[in-house]
Amino acid sequence: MSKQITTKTGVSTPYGSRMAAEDRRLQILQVAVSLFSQRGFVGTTTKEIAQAAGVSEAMVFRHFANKQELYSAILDHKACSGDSMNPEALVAEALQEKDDRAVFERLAVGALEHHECDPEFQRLLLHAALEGHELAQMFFEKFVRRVYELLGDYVAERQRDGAMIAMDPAIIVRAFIGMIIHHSLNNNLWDPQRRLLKISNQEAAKQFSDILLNGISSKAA
Amino acid sequence: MSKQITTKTGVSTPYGSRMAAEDRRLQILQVAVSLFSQRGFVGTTTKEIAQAAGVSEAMVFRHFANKQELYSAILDHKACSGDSMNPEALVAEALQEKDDRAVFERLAVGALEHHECDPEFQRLLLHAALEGHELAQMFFEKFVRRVYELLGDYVAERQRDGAMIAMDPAIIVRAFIGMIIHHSLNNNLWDPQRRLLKISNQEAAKQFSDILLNGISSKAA
DNA sequence: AGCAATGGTAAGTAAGTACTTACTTTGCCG
DNA sequence: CGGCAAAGTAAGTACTTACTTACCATTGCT
Repeated sequence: MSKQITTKTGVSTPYGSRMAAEDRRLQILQVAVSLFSQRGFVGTTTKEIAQAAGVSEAMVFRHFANKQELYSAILDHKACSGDSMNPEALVAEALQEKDDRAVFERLAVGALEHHECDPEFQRLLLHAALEGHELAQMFFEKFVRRVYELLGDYVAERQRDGAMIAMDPAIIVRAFIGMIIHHSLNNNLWDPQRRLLKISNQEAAKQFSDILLNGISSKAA
Repeated sequence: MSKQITTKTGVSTPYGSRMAAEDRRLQILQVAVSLFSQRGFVGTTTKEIAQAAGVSEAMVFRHFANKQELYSAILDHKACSGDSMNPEALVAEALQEKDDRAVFERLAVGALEHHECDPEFQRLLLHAALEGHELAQMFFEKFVRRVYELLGDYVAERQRDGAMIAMDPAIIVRAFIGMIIHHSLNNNLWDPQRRLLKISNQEAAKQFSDILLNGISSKAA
């Protein structure tokens, strides 16, 4: 007769009834992600987290030794879990076919889409960076750097091919990443109503790639 | 014999002695700017501000009704005072001479230089935006929008001249601003050691302008 | 049924927090 | 000099914060 839904690492909440420790932990984590991304680390209280999760504050501290550990758990859960995009896989094919347009456009669409589906992540990361949290540094080291190398190496190769003009690849990469990240940042931080620019991710990716590729192609044509 | 330095709205601190109300107010403001930009609004305590200013906490509340008002005072002091850059004046000449390169490059150098000299401002603004403070919105409305219009109008004009390819000017502007802002953000938030890219402001401005102008020029040549 | 293990809580605590009050010091001016 | 307004403070107040403790209640197992 028990209306338990038995969700060991499952999805739905048993609604009011008890949860397996694992599930509860995950739920608190998810709730905290949302709150931290909205208000930052110092701006979010453990009481708020507990309330949003529908448990007492003591539960938060049963699952996480302290607030800092909860924060860290969030950041590396976000950074390491599968929902983080994988740039290599995204453009692997285009890379070896030397399809410049595909390389840049796919990367752009991937990033824009990812930021749109998970705007919390960008906010979380910004908060972490501003607060000087080591995990921001880690993300930069493990992800951003990788993208710079991936794209930079490709650009260098295409320069040797004579397909792109001579220019420090890092500058080209920065220019491109800049367009994309800044566009995302506009979309979900400064201008969520899209008053300055309303455009689909596909379209944005295409146009930005147009500008960049046109800007760096050695116009042999 | 009094070692007073009499700085009514002057510069140097009387060092230990008393200050005119005006001076003290300004000093508290400046100290608070630095702290807020480092730790954000919630992350900074009024006690810290008072200590950093070398006065008791009560003095902070004599000059500012509450913490929120202090924050607002800072933001519009920063936004409205002369140290904020004036894009129109910067490029007025280049605009009417239709010197594309000068327009973009000067704007870029101006922004990069400004961010380098006053990195606090960018941090402050980011904090404000993340915390949803209305002053971030105000800055966006009063400054960012203006730049978009200024540059957008110019681009549209040059498109009519047949000098630039047909493309929504807003996208072009976003692409360019994106390169610059993102570069600044890298320089003083993500990668202050410049591990990914080490380049002077002049050089960066030149290269970014190169990419953009080359990317959008209707290559009649 | 009994019972330990586990999920959960109510009610703390000590150290902050923004903000106040009641008071002292300082410099200036007639 | 004397008086007095402005600059400054010490010591609060009422409340919030992260984190604990000591205690229930439900479950699954034998």
